[in-house]
Amino acid sequence: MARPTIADIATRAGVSKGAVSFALNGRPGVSDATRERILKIAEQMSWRPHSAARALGASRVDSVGMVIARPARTLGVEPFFAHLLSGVQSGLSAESISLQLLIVEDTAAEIEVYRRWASEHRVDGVILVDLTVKDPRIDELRALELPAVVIGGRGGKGALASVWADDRDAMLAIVEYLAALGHRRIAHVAGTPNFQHTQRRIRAVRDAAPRLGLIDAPSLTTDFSDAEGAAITRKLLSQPQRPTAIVYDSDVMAVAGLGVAMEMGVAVPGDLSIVAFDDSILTQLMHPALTALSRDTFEFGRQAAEVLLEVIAEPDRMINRRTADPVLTVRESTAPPS
Amino acid sequence: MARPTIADIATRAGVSKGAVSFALNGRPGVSDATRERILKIAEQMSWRPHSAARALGASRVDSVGMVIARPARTLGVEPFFAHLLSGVQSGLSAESISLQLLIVEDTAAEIEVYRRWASEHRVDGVILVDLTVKDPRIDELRALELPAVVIGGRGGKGALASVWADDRDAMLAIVEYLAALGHRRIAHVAGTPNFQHTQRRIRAVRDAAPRLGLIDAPSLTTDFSDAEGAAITRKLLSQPQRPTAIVYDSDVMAVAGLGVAMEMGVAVPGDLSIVAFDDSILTQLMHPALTALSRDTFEFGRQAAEVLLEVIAEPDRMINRRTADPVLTVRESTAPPS
DNA sequence: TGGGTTTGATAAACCGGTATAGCTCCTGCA
DNA sequence: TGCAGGAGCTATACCGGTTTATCAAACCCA
Repeated sequence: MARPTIADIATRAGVSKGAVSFALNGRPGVSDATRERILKIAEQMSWRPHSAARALGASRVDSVGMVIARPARTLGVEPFFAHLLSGVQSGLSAESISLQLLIVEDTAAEIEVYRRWASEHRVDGVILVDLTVKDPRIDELRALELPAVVIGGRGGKGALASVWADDRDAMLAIVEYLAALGHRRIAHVAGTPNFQHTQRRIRAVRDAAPRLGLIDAPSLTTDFSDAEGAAITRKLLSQPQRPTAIVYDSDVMAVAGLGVAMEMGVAVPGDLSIVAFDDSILTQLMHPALTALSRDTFEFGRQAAEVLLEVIAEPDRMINRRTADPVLTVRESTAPPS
Repeated sequence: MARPTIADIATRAGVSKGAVSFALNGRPGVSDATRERILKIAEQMSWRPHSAARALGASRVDSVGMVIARPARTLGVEPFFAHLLSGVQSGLSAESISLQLLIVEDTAAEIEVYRRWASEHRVDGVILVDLTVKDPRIDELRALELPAVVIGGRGGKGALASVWADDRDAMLAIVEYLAALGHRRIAHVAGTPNFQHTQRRIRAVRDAAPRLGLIDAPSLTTDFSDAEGAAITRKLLSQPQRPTAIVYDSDVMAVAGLGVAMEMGVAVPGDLSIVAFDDSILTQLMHPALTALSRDTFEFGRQAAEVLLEVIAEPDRMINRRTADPVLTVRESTAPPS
């Protein structure tokens, strides 16, 4: 017999289908002796639940979804998502819940996917990334009654469950370190302005500037692309009073910035210190290797999965879990200003 | 009413459930007039199929799987997978079939996933990447009777359907180009020796060497990591008779190699030409920008999805589809030897 | 000893679709 | 006129689980 069903197990064990179902799901209704016997038979026949049948009966599909709304071109370079994904999967695998991943072009498409998933019952819940300032996805998911957890954005009132790290503290750590080295002109090449984490980082720089006696600490937003990162850097380094340190919101932009510095004959770290607000193999491939902020992205994903499962189990639970703080990994691209 | 079922549509249209099913699936059994009417009502009630119910009845789940067996650390940097994924999804979205993605540590775990997917009926088929020389996955999938398509490896006898590009021709094009520039000492820093594509590329270099009058054309295998790429490069450049050109099997290794050249004071492209057998934003971020082989990875994925759907429809079909040939994008890292 | 509760199990309904046997009516052809 | 055949549709079984109503036997305590 190819794939045994619980009916097969039932006949073999001399009990009813219902009893088998109870036994296999560890719920009351059968004696320990019977349960034991049924489990052993199921094991022998190497029975596995038919996911569709279970989904139909129990109205839960043991599958969660994750949509990433970024053009594929900019996506691959960042190890961020690969690590996050691995973490999420590791958090889900314990319950043998599967993950549906979708890469789409924009938020509109992303919302469309949520609608479809909800109406077709394809997922029990979703994980959100790249939270924006007034994020339309929040209301949408609430309306769809689809359990969700937000990665990176700590929710306010009426928000979703979340897993977050302290971007603000991390940015402060970077700026304070640079200030301690003696830098007074620090520039911040930020990401897309509508992302919440971009806003938090910008605010951190602005708040710290007077306290640390910085002469100038502009935050310049970009689209996260290497092209804009390079362009902004070129502009910054062309000023008569150029910054002596630049903090980039992503490793890709930092690398692009390093290229511009070399092209313009600006020595790193002699004339310019560079810090990337995100670590990856990229930063280590460079010469000089880049000082970068390392976050435990894997753990981030794992916790997000955990929280999502809790929210699925109890939709009304409001969870805001804070993960380990990022740490600054100092390499060769930072030094006191000359 | 929250989520209408076909029974709701049936009562509203005054027909039977069966008729509604026929109409919605575009199969004969109802008149055009009735079909039209049913479709309109379904639209009005914004009906969507319940995936689990459909899967249970039709024994197909409208979902395919893809497992990537590489440590997450090395994964993210390569845009290859992000592009491939997008392509696969674009190929699937037309039929609104979803994709399950899983990142695992090794092939053993990958096979375990296939077994689980097969026994739980979670996917209708799978897409394989990174085909090895005697790949255990082929037999396993055959035994599980799980439809599959292989990306990159053109199958021999008893093999699976596949989508492939001509690695051999591509490698020949690179070597011929370097030879035409005047290079006679060309080294090849290859990937993992057990990958089929690694073997094909090595063979291509070996076969072309005598014809092009190359003095020396060693292929050195690595684990695809930046570390080994750098180490091998260091060794190559330390020889008394160092190569004047190096071809790297991945962009990450090429970047690492470029770093070593700089560190050793070897000018690129003056003293050394560098070519990457894979293009991405990485190669363009470098100074000098790297000459690289560009493959249409997105299209690759799209075609793989298409072929998989055909194989799922007709399991006995044997398809080996060849995709567009890769092209060499010449940038700043190649020049005639000095 | 008897009435009520708990335990262990069963049979049947149910989830939302698909597949199929069978029925009715219409058409075409001999 | 009779009948084969097909179109159009219905009724119903079925997919493989979960859940619930029901029931018999055992147990408890006064």
